[in-house]
Amino acid sequence: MEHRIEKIKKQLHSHSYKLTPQREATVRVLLEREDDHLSAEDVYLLVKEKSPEIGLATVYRTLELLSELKIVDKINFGDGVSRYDLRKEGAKHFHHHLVCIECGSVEEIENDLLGEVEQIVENDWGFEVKDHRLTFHGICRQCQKSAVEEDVQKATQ
Amino acid sequence: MEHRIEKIKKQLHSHSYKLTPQREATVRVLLEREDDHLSAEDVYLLVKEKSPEIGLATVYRTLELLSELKIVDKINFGDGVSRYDLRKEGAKHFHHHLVCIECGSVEEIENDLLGEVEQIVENDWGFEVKDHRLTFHGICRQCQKSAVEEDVQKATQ
DNA sequence: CTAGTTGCAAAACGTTTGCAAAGGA
DNA sequence: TCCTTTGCAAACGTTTTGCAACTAG
Repeated sequence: MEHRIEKIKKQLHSHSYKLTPQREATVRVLLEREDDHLSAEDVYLLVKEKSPEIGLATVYRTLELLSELKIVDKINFGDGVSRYDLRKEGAKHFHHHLVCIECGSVEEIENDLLGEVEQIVENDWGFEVKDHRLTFHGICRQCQKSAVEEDVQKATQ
Repeated sequence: MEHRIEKIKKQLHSHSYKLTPQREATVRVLLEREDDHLSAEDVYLLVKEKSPEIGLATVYRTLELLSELKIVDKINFGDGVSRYDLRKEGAKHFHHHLVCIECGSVEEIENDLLGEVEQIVENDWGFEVKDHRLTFHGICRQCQKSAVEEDVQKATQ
């Protein structure tokens, strides 16, 4: 935790940005909720719990900054809000997401599924791949189970 | 062209929607600019050229409707606007995009690159895949060439 | 000290909605 | 006829910006 804050501090300094208390508080929230996909508003509310003086604009500016420095990834699942996701240490590529169209849950996949596919794109289309976004839309394990249970219930009524 | 309009007319009718002149004009723009990735505003301005009375809200409502009927795909490259893309005939899966981070151009890929990857997701994560979005960010062929030319120019100065 | 940063409020942006009028089936 | 659809303008929710005050390095 602390060493990741230190590292981010250095990254900021190397671009002559400062690690202000507001920025640190924001980063801490992102670290604590690393597995979630928080919107700016979500982050704002969580930061506000511990640092009530912070403004929403500052959170937006901090997230934008972290995004530029590639410390966080800004993602968009098409629901009208941007979400922010701390990059895992040493992750050279963006991870993938499984978005459930029933319950809206988002699961992360870390595996590099696209190595081969990227090669095809580079070779066949002459496109120099720098990053990718892959999202699957479908039905999560939990909702599949619920659907089966509902069917059983219906059948035994 | 005409037969695709007819087909869309039937799809609308089968859900008891009408093919109004405004909707037809919108669809015609999408057909004419099939390879582009137009925003609602883009579509609006293009439709307005031939049907100046149309309102922006109508374009939004039409695009939303076509999206529900899966006649168009609504996509989001993370720049704050939704883009709308006519589905190719018989395309069962969403196509992929190559977005150039230099010039902003968007190229489409039709190949089904993800069959194997989808199998992995279904088997290893128990996630029932319904659709996917795959976007590569990188440098297009044209911009790679430009970069090389600039280097040559610099070297021979 | 001073360039970078903040909070606030207002503005901007893309998108949606309420409503009365218009128009297709 | 009836019910869908339209254009307009106002409302909406998210994000950005201008500015004077403040502060980390």
